[in-house]
Parts: sequence; structure tokens; C-alpha cells
Amino acid sequence: MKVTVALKEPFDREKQFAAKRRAVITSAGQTFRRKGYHNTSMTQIAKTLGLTKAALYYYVSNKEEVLFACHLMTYDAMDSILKTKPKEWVTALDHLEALYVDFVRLLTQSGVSLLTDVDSLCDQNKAIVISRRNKIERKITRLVKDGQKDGSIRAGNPRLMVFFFMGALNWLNVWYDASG
Amino acid sequence: MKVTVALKEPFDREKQFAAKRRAVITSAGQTFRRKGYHNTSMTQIAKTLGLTKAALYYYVSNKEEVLFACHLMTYDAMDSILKTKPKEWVTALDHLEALYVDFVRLLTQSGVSLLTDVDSLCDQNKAIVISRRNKIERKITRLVKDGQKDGSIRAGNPRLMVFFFMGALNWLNVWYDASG
DNA sequence: CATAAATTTGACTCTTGAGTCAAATTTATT
DNA sequence: AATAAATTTGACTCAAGAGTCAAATTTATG
Repeated sequence: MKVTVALKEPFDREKQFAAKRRAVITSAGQTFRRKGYHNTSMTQIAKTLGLTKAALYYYVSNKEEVLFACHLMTYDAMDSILKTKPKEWVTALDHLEALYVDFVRLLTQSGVSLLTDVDSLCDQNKAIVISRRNKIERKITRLVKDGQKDGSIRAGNPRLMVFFFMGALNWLNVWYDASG
Repeated sequence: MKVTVALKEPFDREKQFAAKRRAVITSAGQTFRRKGYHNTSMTQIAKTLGLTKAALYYYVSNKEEVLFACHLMTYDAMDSILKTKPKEWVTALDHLEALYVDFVRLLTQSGVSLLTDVDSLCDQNKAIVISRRNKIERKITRLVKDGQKDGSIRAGNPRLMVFFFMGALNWLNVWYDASG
């Protein structure tokens, strides 16, 4: 009788593949952020990872898909930040400020980060990305309204305030490497 | 004796040329804003103006120059907005709000508008554009400090406030056609 | 109208970059 | 070691778009 015991993980191929694919996406995303989507070639992305372009296409079916995946990854990360329960935060403003710090960290330090070049997505993917952005904006709007209720945020048009919030986040991409 | 009286303007060729060139730049700029710089071909730009690509190249020597000219035009317009003396504005905050309205109008309604795709400029032009942006930011920073002195703007890091100010402006480009 | 300069055009060239594919190489497993 | 699947590669094709140029056309003016 022969028994094979899985000492380590039994080499999950799918997991391996998924991990590599994720690496491709984040690496590409970082280059996109520095040079811009259109100033980054697939060959460039591959070379950065020590691969050939052809090998890259084993993990990804086209360039637009990479951009789309970058966006999704970023929105996933934002969603998970937004899920953090406001345990310790007394006021809604405190909560909002904490979120802001997390968002900034996400967009600057983690590899994941991209909110730009939406124009280069196909209509379907563009719609998905915009809808996810809207979802996030709705959550933040709700938070602003809460803050106005508990008095921590002054009166005013919440949508406008969220506009500023998002605008500043987006500005980070432009700003981050041009200045300090 | 023969005297030629200039009834109208005597067909200033340079002025004609300059006007057409300006038309090229603004038209291109509008398309850039809608579709993005890289998703707009020179042929596209020409067609929009009812020209051939070859004709376009009579007014402009390459695509990057068009982008650069768009930026310059926008910054010229912003500079002229910033020159308006704060006659009527009592506080610095009032002044700042008025400026903001003007900027938003500039970036949405007038044809002139572009602050994006800096990555696609050559190093020299990129430097120029960034320096002009810095100049504008410095002026606004000064205004914020004034506002803090006269009490119309609450204390805090002025650079950070300007960051929000500029971020929101930039966000307009992304926002303006995606939403209302 | 004649003409010389300004403007426009069609028909190119050239480069870059996306995407493909059959064949070679690597890898986990028996 | 043998093998079958997974992964990687070099050497392509193909399309799009930037930029050019000599020749044609338009235009202001004498």
C-alpha cells in the first residue's frame, strides 16, 4: 500500500498561475503609473518581469485586459479598505480621514494603483470601471452625510465634497513622481 | 499719383496663419480631452477641421508640438485669470472662490483645456509645463496664506490645500464627460 | 488676367508595437 | 529516467499611425 502524504502544498497549478498573473498585472500597473499606459509596450512589461512578450501572452490575452485588471485590482483594494468597520473612530470625519490615509498609501506605496486611461478601455469594461467608481463614491457620500449629521463635517453639498475627495486622490497619480 | 487706402485690414498673412494654427490647437485639444491624446490620430484631428493630414502638417510640425501648445494655451489662460485684481473681493477666500469658478469655466466650456498626458511631452517641454504649473500653484499658495492671515481660511498646511484645489481641477477632465 | 506666394493634396515611406504560432524547453509526477 | 502537461521562446504577421514630398490648387494683388 502506497500513501502519498502532502508534506507541503501539492503544487496547486492554478494558484501558481494566478499568482504569476497577478505579478504581471501589478508590475504592468507600476509602469503604467510611471510612464503612462500608451507609453508602455507589452515588450517593455515583459522585459521588466524578465520574460518574453510571447510568454506574457500566456498569462494575459491582450493589453487592454491588463489595464482593466489593474483597475479592478485597485477597486478591490479600495473596497476592502472601505469595509473596515468604524470601531475606533468617534466621528464620521475621523473615519473619513483614516480612509483617506489608507487610500493615499494604497495609491503611492503598494504596487496596485491606477485610475487613469479609462478612455482606453472598451465600452463594456469602461462601464464596469465607472460603475465601481460610482459605488465607492456613493459610500463616501454617505459618510459625508453622516459627518454632517454628527456635526463633524460642516454643511454643504456632499457630492461636491466627494468630488474634491476623489479629485485629490486622482491628482496623486499626476503629482507623485513629478514632485516629492 | 496712386494711393492705396487700406479699407479693411490689408490681409495680414501672419495673422491669418496664426489664427488657423490656433484653431488647429484648440480643436485638437477638445478631441484630446474627449478621447485622450493617444486615442486621437493626426488624421482624426485633420478630418475634424475638414483638412488633410498633410495640410495639418503645414501648421504644425509634429503631434507632440500640438500637445505642448495645448498646455501652453491653457496655462496662458490661467495666468490671465490669475491677473484679475481682487478689487471687489473682500476676503482672500472670496477671491479664491471666484478664481475657482473661472478655472472651472475655462476647463469645461472654453475649447482650451488640457492638463493631462504630460508623460508624452519631451523632457524639455515637460519641464516647461511643470514649471508653469508650479508658478500657478505658488500664486494660489500665496492666496491661501493671505486668507489665513485675514481669517477667511482656516489654519492648516497651505500646500496641502492647494493640492486639493489643483486635484479637483484636474479631476474635472476625468469627470466632465463621464458624468453630468 | 498673370503671377508668385501660400495652401492643400494624394500617394507615398517607415517605425513601432500588438498579437500569433509551431517548436523548444522546463517541470511535477510516476 | 520517462512522460505528459505547463511554460517559454524566436521568428514571424499585420495594422495603424506619424511624418514627408513633389505636384496641384487656391488666393491676394499688381
